[in-house]
Amino acid sequence: MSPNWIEQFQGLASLDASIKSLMTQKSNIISYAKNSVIFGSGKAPDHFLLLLEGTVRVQQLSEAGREIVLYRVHAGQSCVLTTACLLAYEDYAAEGIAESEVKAMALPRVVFNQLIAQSDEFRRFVFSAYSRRMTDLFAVIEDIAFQRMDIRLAQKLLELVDEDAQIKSTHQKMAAELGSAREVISRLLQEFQRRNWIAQSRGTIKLLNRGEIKKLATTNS
Amino acid sequence: MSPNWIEQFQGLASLDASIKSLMTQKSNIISYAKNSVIFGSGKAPDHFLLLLEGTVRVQQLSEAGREIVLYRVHAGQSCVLTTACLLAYEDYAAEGIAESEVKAMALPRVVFNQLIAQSDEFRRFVFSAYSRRMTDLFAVIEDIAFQRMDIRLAQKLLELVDEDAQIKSTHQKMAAELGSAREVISRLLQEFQRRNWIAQSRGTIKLLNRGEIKKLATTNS
DNA sequence: CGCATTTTAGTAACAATGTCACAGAAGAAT
DNA sequence: ATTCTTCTGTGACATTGTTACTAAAATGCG
Repeated sequence: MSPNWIEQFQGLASLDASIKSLMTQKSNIISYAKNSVIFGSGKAPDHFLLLLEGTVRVQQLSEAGREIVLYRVHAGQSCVLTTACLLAYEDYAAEGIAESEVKAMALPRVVFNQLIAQSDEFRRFVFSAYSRRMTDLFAVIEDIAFQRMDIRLAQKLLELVDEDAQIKSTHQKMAAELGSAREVISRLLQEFQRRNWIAQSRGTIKLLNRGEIKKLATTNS
Repeated sequence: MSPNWIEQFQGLASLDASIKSLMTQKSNIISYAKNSVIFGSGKAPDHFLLLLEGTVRVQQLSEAGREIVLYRVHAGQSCVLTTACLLAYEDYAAEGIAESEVKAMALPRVVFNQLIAQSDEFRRFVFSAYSRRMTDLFAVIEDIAFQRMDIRLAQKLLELVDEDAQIKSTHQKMAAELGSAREVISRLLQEFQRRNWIAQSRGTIKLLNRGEIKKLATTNS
């Protein structure tokens, strides 16, 4: 890894050169295969993770086997839940899954502590990351509690759509994104299809009228 | 305040004497009147708060004016959201309300930073507090998304009941606790009443059969 | 005190979402 | 081609949320 990977991270770029070199020297790259579990269900890495490539999906599992996606960690962001595991020795109901091949810089706990102690800047970076995730969780709570499902689904479609205007996902997975039931999602997607907003085929949803979907997604918010 | 207020806080008791004296000297007591807003809607205190007496209710407001209670900060705990405001300069959709007369030790930002830098112990205390709240939020999300309302209501009744087996709250406030609607709560409470689990009068709910309520509250969990 | 006002609770009809129990269709595997 | 698995569609029904009211209980005031 080139030593200037740090520059990718907003909030770390302005660190002292000495701090930067400490980070670069004491860290190493970890790779995770697609769909591998990065933390959760007992296992937690003992490093502070800074994501270089790929995406980590953080999701909650209920005992009944239902799921809901909490947020995603993208390249250039840190994974605060691993930090939490690292420092607080708590275990979580949440788990982190590599959504694609993931590469991350891993800082050993000792180095992490050293940085926190030495650098005001690094400290701010870490706390900001925490705050950001808290905010994400607040948004999730507000959505689940108060937002209509058709609006949430429209938002999710826009969030997950790829460059070909498609979403490669089953109804079941979309339901897990929103913490809903498959039948509910099928019903709503069928209504969207009836309005010619989308076209469906097994495992993929194609957006035909992004304008109308966006209009629904932004009603009352 | 006697200088050994620190001992109230699990996780701070084992700090070095020098650190403790720093804390005691540089902090001062802040009081909040019942129902005053401690943070939220633009205002944030510029101090790290350690609660000595009283309870702070942290809740989320939606634009539509609906509410949901996220968690409560009790005496002996710290208020991490103010920390977050302090360090990350983000503003939140959440707000903290003094549920009773509240007394707290307030550490100025500079001292907070100093402590984080100097003390491994203090650092762990702060990160633990963050983790704890994250866990609380996960629990809230799981409840809202997957749990039946009658079960959640039963749990809430047991959580809020006082030493006289009563809850002093209106249906509206109970609905806000659970992020539901007043009518829904009225309906459920009426059913509980029909089963002789509770007695109701304007503004108070009395628990008559805690056993059955607990049985419901612990179904499938 | 009696009367108006405000707050709290009850009700019914309906809409939205979740659950259950299936059936059928599309791919995958053999 | 046939079986098997996964994905989607469907209808009936239960739960929760919404709307639009009414009624009852506390509060305040002349």
